[in-house]
Amino acid sequence: MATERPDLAAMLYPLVRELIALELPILAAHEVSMWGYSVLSTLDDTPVRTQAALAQAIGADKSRIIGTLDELQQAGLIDRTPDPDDRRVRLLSITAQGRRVRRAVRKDIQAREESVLTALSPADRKTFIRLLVEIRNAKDS
Amino acid sequence: MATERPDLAAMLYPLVRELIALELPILAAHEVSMWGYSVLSTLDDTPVRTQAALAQAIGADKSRIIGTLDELQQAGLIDRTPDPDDRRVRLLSITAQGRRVRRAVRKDIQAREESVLTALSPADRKTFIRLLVEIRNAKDS
DNA sequence: GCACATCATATGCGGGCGCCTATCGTTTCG
DNA sequence: CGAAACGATAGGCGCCCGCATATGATGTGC
Repeated sequence: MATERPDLAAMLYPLVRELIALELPILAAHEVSMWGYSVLSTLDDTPVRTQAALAQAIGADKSRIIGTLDELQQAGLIDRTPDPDDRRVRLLSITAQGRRVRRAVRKDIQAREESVLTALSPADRKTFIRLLVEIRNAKDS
Repeated sequence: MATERPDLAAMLYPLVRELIALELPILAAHEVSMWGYSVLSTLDDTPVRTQAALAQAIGADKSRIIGTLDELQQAGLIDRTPDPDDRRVRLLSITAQGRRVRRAVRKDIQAREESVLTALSPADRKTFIRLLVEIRNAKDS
């Protein structure tokens, strides 16, 4: 029988809350919303063709993503150009400036986020992150 | 320099989403809300004196917790008795039936939740959970 | 060619949550 | 005693989200 332990969600949820609270001021300082940052990260890492695909990738509703894209485009962080092959589609791409912003935000976030893992030894911290990356990479397939 | 990796939140958040989606039908089957289950778990593990303290413990707003407590009390899962020493306070405690429900729900949840960790080997899965427990226990202090 | 699917976009609805305020009973402290 | 603090409760406000739906432009298959 498994030893008694809290549910995974009961342990992960407070962690996520803490991380979000940590990120909000950083995002605000860079004048990007959480969704905006999420979009920039996705576009920077993996090219996405349609907006619907992007919405699904970041777990957002396709009707709610439009405002975010408008803001990002207005700020010059992404481009939305009509696809010559399928003129219904707007091809999404991150601009050089968008990339810069994304990297700057990520740098700030990652500089602080390990503070939620202070309970772990440096070695355990590395292990924890490695396992998380493994889980995430497996989902992509 | 640290190797490039996604933010912790970007990896943890989808995991939490997946877990919540997994839990919802289970909670519904046992006729408990997510907040209700959270309350039962907290009361079962660590005695909490005031409702405000409980709200803080589960990260809920104190004005939103009352309805949840009403439901739990009505269902006979918790007791709310006035504290003889301080008649402003309602002492909260889980009932025997509440304990049964909590355990049943937890059993069902834990039976399914490791499915989100299928990317990990059994050994890595154990390690991951162990590290999570360590993080959580450190927060209690 | 025409019906149907697809994509981006816009809008409205309902629910839940955080936050803030008010009230009432009670306790504590000066 | 009187003022301030505290706990439980209640209600309202504004925000954001998921969901459903509409529409207009376009593409695809029969």
